[in-house]
Amino acid sequence: MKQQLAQILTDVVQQLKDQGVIPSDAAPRIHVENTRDKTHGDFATNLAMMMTKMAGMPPRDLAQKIVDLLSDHPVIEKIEIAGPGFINFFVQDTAKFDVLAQIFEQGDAFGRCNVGQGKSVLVEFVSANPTGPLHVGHGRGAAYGASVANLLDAAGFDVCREYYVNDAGRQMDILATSVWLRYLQDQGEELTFPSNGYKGNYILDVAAEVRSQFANRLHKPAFEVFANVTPDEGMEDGDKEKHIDALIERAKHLLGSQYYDVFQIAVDAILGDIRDDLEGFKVRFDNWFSERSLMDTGVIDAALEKLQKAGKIYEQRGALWFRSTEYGDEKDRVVVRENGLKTYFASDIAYHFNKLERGFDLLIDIWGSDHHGYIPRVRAAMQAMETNPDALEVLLVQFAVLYRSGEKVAMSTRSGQFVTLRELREEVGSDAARFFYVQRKSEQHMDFDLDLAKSQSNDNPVYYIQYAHARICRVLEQAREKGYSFDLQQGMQNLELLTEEHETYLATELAKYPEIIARSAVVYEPHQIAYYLKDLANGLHTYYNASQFIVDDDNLRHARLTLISAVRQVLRNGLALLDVSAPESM
RNA sequence: GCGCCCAUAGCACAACUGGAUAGUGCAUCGCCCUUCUAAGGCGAGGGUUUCAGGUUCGAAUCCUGAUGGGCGUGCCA
Repeated sequence: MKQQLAQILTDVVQQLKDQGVIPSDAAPRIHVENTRDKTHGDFATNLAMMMTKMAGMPPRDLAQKIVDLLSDHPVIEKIEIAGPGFINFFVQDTAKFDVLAQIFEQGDAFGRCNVGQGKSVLVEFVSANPTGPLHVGHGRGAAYGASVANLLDAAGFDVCREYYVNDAGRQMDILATSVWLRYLQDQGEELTFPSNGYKGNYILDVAAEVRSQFANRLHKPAFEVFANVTPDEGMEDGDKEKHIDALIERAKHLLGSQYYDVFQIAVDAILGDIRDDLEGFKVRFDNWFSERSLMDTGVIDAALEKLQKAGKIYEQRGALWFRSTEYGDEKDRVVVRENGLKTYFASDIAYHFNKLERGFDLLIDIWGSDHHGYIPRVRAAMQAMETNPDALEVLLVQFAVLYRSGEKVAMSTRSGQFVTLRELREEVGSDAARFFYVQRKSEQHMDFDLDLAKSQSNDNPVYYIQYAHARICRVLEQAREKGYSFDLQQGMQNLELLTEEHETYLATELAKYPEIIARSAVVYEPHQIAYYLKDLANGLHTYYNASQFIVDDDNLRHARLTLISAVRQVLRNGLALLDVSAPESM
């Protein structure tokens, strides 16, 4: 309907050009909007106001000219000019129910569209270091990324969901060493755990796994481990960074190749836990991309070589630098350190290089907003590799600030003090958590009140929507139990009996669903789905309270049950985009 | 210091991306269960959209500045 109006208006603009009312090279944007206020009709356009300058004519006069050019349309009841120059369209009530046929025909596919035109897009999200369990901060990125991916899929993009596994680098060495030290403590060694090591209880579990595989074969005396090690923070001449690095060196030296066994056990255990966790959160990935595989297959060297050939790499103070300032970054960035080790950034250049090689049309990176300073250098690398920098879209997610009993909860991965995603899921449920996260615009700061989320559900709007779905299921079930017939075909033939305000409201609302998907997909805003579903559920609840659905009048009953069946389908489709379940009873 | 993001009712958030009288949920107050689930509905109060300018037919939305908050500013990841 909306598109039809847009088409009609496009024709009118052409006629205005022909008549010389507006210049022939004018290209006004045709915009048809859903009205907020029913007295303004069903659709409105601001076309006259947009063109007032190019036509040199007051908007209302121009609006009149446009209306005069509009030919009769079968489903348009009337057209009005209102306010400063809006043109309001009133659609015949019966036409508003046309969407129902489409809903039943398309079923679960209703709402899908093709604005993506099959373009391939890689959505990379979560990508948390496998150094510990996911916490509630990661949860927001996971919920947002998964919903964005679902949305893009529904909008006709060919989506690949990917998790970048940082299974290389110093943090992982710190992890492996932390595990080994805990193992040694378990073996009865007295030692002071490094202040910079990972202290969470999950490390003890991994250490236990090491023991079950190696018994006491990795046992070394503590005095040997700590021999000649730079003192830890708090001691004389102490330095926590040097201390942990020295311990890593000792671990590698004393364990030899078995160090990598410990390392692997740690990565497998923690990554396995993360996978389980995400699975329980209904967040699924098509690909888990290993950072180490970039090294093993020489992609990093290839990418650096490419930059080198382009003259974008230079040497200074023993390190290799990338000229990111040539592309607007604040300063040039080191890719190979003085000690010969490649930086994380080098891996990331290679990773994005690899993503491009795989032939995606669009790359979406979803990062925590604390990484925003990183965007210019990655974008710079993309440009230096002579690719279209617009192929990269970085979406930032603000961290959720946790509150418990009105107090801000301090969190730090290293200290092991954090609320895990798993804990959150177990306490509030996956459905509520997913919905709660995605309700807010991603770049908005978000206060996550744990007491509220954990408290029994009244404030969790997800129940409100699920309840609407369950209610419909229950009504249909009741009709059966009470021996009332319900036939969709007959319902479709009697839709003209649906004349109540609540009924036309619901039909109008249902018709909006496809465009909500299209719009929210292109701007990566799944919260629009959440708000839409709340509105739709509200419409249903209101209707439920106002009207009896299971009535003796056969035709009316068929029609009403048909309408709520359509509502049920759309609720189900929308909830599926958010990976929230649509229960049949509650 | 410099850079990026943010600021909307007491609280948490929307506002179709520049449109008409800025909405929704909590919370507060008043109604509605002998009825298909009250995990629901209806109604009321609550606003100088942080402040000051600017752009235009029209601004919560765009521009400039101020204020307040978050983050970043490593040869860490």
